[in-house]
Amino acid sequence: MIIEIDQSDDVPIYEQLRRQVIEAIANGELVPGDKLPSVRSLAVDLGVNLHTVNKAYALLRDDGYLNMRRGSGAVVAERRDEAGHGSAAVDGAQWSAMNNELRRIILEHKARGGTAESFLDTVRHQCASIYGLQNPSRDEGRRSGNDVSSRRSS
Amino acid sequence: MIIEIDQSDDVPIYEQLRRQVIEAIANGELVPGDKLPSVRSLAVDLGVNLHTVNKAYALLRDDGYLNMRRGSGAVVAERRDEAGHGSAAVDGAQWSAMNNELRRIILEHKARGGTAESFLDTVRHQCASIYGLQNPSRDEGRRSGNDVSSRRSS
Amino acid sequence: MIIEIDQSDDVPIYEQLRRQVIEAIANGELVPGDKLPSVRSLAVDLGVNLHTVNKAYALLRDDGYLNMRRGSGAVVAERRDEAGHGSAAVDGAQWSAMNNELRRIILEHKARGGTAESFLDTVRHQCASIYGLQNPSRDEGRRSGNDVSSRRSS
Amino acid sequence: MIIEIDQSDDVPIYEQLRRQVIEAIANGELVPGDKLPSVRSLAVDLGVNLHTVNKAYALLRDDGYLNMRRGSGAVVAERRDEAGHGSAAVDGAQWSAMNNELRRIILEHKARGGTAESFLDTVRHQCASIYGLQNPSRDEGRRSGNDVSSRRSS
DNA sequence: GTGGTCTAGACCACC
DNA sequence: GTGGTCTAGACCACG
Repeated sequence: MIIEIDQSDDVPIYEQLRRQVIEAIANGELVPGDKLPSVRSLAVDLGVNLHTVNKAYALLRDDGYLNMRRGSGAVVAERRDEAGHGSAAVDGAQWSAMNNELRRIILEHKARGGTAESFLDTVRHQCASIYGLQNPSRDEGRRSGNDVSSRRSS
Repeated sequence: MIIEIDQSDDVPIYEQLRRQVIEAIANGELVPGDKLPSVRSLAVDLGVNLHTVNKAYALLRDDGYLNMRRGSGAVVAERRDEAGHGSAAVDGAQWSAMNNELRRIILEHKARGGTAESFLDTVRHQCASIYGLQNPSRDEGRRSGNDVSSRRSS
Repeated sequence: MIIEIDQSDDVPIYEQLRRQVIEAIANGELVPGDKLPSVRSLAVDLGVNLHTVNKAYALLRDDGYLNMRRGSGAVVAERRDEAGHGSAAVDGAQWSAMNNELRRIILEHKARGGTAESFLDTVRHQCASIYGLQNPSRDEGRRSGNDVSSRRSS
Repeated sequence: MIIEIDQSDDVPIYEQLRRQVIEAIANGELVPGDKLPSVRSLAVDLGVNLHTVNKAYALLRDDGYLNMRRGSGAVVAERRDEAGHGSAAVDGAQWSAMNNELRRIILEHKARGGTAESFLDTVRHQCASIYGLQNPSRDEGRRSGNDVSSRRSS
């Protein structure tokens, strides 16, 4: 896994970090049980402050993506497929947020003269590129010691 | 047209304003040639700072939604359906931004365990609600003196 | 309103702050629309760091007690009595957390040999002391400029 | 008795352990004289650090729930129903702590708009579920060799 | 002037 | 060793 931070981007660093971890989970580069680098080591690797990484990890924990514990590090959480253990509220809030974002994007698309069909085409294309090809380069048996690399960008 | 500002929302006021103008254009409540209220009057009506309204208008102009001229106020721009008149770069940037947002949303959806089909269903539902019913209560011939009302929210 | 911080307490400062704001809201010392002191000024008054106050305010905002906006300060939020605007998930999580705490306390009470009736007596007594006497020293018409004092403790 | 540790919970492991022992005492699954598993064996069973179990046991001893003697392991203490044998200070501290927690919970409930009656209803419901049905599957005469099982949770 | 973000460096609780 | 909290001081976006 490669994490890349763009200091000049207007999206906050902690948010860039958060998104890339989510992307890695979506891609299957990170699977439940994988251990993430410690906040300190990742902060050093990325050349950012400890607190910035900490905030990203904390947000991911609040959204149910990570489990964090003082002594142990941060590990990718099991996927909570169905409800029943109290975190359904979190899912509901995330689903609602996604719908609002989606609605806004579609409205902007329509305001620019786009049709429903052209939007659906774009979505289908993106879904194909994201869901189409799984990550085959992963050893299914391995569960720890995942290689998380990093790169700094200007 | 009714503009409503939610002071408790964490999205900036200028962005709320911008989005609602775009939504009005998408819905057909605002059509090319319609005149928007002046920066001053809208700021007073909404109870927000003059600079805030100004920023929203400037962003809408930069994105090609409005034409602004000192003294003559802001006017809804003609829709630039296809390229050719120099603003292709703007459209390209907007299309790219939309695609990035879309990609991020889909990745988050997938990371939470959602399928491509469930995402497409959501998109279809949203498109139906947005594109399905046009705003029939509009006199297509009218070109000025559009009713832009406003409301403050707690 | 008087806020008092105990640096030697093992409960974090930001949590002490959070609880006292909640207490003030419960007591009616703070009503919706009241403006809280800015993070900077309160930090100076309490002799703690800016970020500590900021974290307390952010938690209160996440729980729906405060509305915060960059330019304006922190304001006590309207009470969201019924559902419908997306924050029902927050309420659900808070209700669930309260129930868990309550259950743990009752179990500990029972393990120490306490009866259900003795626990209920304690609860009734506390409710009477909290709900019994409202705060009559508040001018109902006033909506801003509330006096928030502070005190440091060893 | 089954002890289950949730590594994803944000409450410390030693505290989870402590609470579950208290719950077992409240339920009658553990009665005075029962012997708890040794620190070492329980640590191995749960897959946690030895110090963590040790801390939980020490806290339970400090609160008067357990008697510990080097070499003879931990034993559930007699219930000190009334005062008189020197540990009244401990009881007083625990009673005070419970009252503080209770007060804080009620204040938060009131700040969210809850009534005294709705809180009492919740308490009555919880008391009924905790005090209502005792654990009938226990041989009252048995005093040793209690079955304390354990389970790890993801 | 407000809150939001980032940095730098410290101490503590947990494991 | 880990994450959690606190301090001190800086810059920026928002209003």
